[in-house]
Amino acid sequence: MHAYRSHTCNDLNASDVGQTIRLAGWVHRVRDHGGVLFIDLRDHYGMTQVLADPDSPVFSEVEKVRSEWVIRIDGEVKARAPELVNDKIATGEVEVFVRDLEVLGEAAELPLPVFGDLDYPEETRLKYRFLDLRRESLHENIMLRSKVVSSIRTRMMDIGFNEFQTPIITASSPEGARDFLVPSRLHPGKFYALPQAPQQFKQLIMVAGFDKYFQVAPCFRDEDPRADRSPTDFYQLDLEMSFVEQQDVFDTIQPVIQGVFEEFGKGRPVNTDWPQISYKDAALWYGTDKPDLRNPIKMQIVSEHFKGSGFKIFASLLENEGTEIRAIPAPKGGSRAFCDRMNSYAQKEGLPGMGYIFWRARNHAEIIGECIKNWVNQKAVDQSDFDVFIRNLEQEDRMEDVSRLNKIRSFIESGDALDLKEVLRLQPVWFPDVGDPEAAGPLAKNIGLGRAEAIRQQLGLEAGDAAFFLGGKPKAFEAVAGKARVVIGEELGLTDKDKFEFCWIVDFPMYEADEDGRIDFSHNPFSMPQGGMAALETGDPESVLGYQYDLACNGYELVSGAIRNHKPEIMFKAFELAGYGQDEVRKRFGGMINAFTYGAPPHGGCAAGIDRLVMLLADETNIREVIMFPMNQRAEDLMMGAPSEPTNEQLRDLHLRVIPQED
RNA sequence: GCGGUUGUAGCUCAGUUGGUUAGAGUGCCGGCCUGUCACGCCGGAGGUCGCGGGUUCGAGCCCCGUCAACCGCGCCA
Repeated sequence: MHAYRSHTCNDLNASDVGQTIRLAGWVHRVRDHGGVLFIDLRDHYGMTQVLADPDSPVFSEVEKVRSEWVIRIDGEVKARAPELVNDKIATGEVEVFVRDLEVLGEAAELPLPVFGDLDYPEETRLKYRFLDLRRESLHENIMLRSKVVSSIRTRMMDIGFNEFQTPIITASSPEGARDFLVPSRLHPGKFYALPQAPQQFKQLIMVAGFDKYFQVAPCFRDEDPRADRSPTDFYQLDLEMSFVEQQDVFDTIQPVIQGVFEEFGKGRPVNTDWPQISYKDAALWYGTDKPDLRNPIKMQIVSEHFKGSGFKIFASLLENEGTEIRAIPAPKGGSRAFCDRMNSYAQKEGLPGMGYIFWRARNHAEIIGECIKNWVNQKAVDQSDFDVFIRNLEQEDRMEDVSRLNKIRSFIESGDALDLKEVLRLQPVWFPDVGDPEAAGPLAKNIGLGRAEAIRQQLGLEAGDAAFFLGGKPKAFEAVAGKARVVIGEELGLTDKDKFEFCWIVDFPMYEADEDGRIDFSHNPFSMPQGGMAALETGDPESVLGYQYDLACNGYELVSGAIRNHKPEIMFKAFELAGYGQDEVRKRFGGMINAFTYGAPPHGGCAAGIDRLVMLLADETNIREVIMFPMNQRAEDLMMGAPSEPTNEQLRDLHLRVIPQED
């Protein structure tokens, strides 16, 4: 028999009853009943209940084992009585009676429990990551990741891509983030850099004629982390193709991503028609370039309704250049409490506040009741109210309600007090919600009901709905508006969490101006400008769009890519507009530009964030839940003790001296 | 670098208006228990309330400072 096991802890079932077998694994849980003792034995594959009683030759040793010890047992597979079957585990039909025990590894008292699914501090989890990884949820996330990566590789190779490895210790490629530098021992004072992405290498692979490249590639960036962004290093599905246009890249990558989400999304629906939304529209409609389309809310420009209106703040704001008023429609948000809550949310986010209008039904039941009471009190009754209601109900073809209303009217006319009592009792039941939307809230009063009604019609809202308004220069409030849209969608239950909604964001601007008016690349400087050289020569860099695109899913940026600029003369011009001379471009990107002078094919590609992709599939909101050994918020590895101080000898070899920190 | 939240037993958390000896669950240790699968019952150990200072007769609670973790901003083509 094998030294450690004949089966895994997930193998045994009724067909094995009577066999003598050998299992090894971790002691998940001990239940000691004195005369009989149960152990849930766990390994990577599953769980098996083993037991011992005083008939077992090793009973006294079994009594000594504790949680998370690693043991090997020999025993006999026994069937469980029908009422004792545990259908929560695959081996629940059987149990193993222990006849021999070997302790392979004792465990000290645990700093955190493996059993159970309680939360515990991330600091502890990271320091004892090997224990955390034993836990079911994290173990499953990591296995999911492995399967996803494997599926991605298969899918890419099936459509003709080849995986190549590119250097890790390489040259600095100053294209965005801060580099991780590696000092050179052989070249005093010089440094390698870890790649922020295999960007230039993959373009060189295209120049070398390999046509279709991909790589599950580690990328290194020395930037601060976020919940959805790992510090130091992360993985991308990096790909590049020759002789393609933007749509070709979309048509290639969509089946891969969609397929992976359908395969591993646990049945959550995946949209198959991925809309292409311009960067400009995304900013207007969603306030972000990574919109969550599960949320149906779409913002709109409503400036016209506020020009010259009685709402002075917006009216005078609109007299300034480049300002506008945008509305966030909030279906079902029509309560003052909700509106006030959202308003204070906006204030917390640093805005002066969000004006709002909410529409409530002018409740006919109330009004009819009032009519009747007036009549009873011998006051005048406005019969025209009835005529309006009856006309509305006729239009909606609610003839039963019309006859009820006519009945009420005839009661009032005949003046029978007994019948009227009955009417008073019945009319709230008959007409609980009949009414027209009526704008309410301070803002509505300021601009008047006519303008409020025009806004309601533009936004397509009804009674019970609300809308929020933000004004000023779009850049100043767009991001907060986008966040408010998310919060509103969630609070009102408009966002269906149980699906994946993908969309392409296209037509990113090549350049943007900073506060001082200096023009710089807004995204990837290697992208081909739409319109080529001619577009760069119009003298209006900020209007130039790039063949540059992102794929957003559920509010996360999953993929980013571009059709590359493979023509040296256009590249020099593109860099010139951003203020970089030819010499500097040659110095920084010489390797690649030089290659482009020896026959470069048109090419393009993209990169998909693997960690983020698995995070979405695993339904996690923190990227550390899908990374085996992640860093903490300060880019430290508490388990391995990184970063750490080098020895003097190492420093000497590298020709480095550490300057003491001043405080 | 900045802002927010949090910090009480190994772990998860409660702790009222500032008032006697700081509690619960879980885990750990000991005892009992032959059908549990979150086993049960009894007992025990375990705390400088993140740290430092202040106010007060009295501080886990109030004030100031500081440290740490997380979340966000900056940053991340």
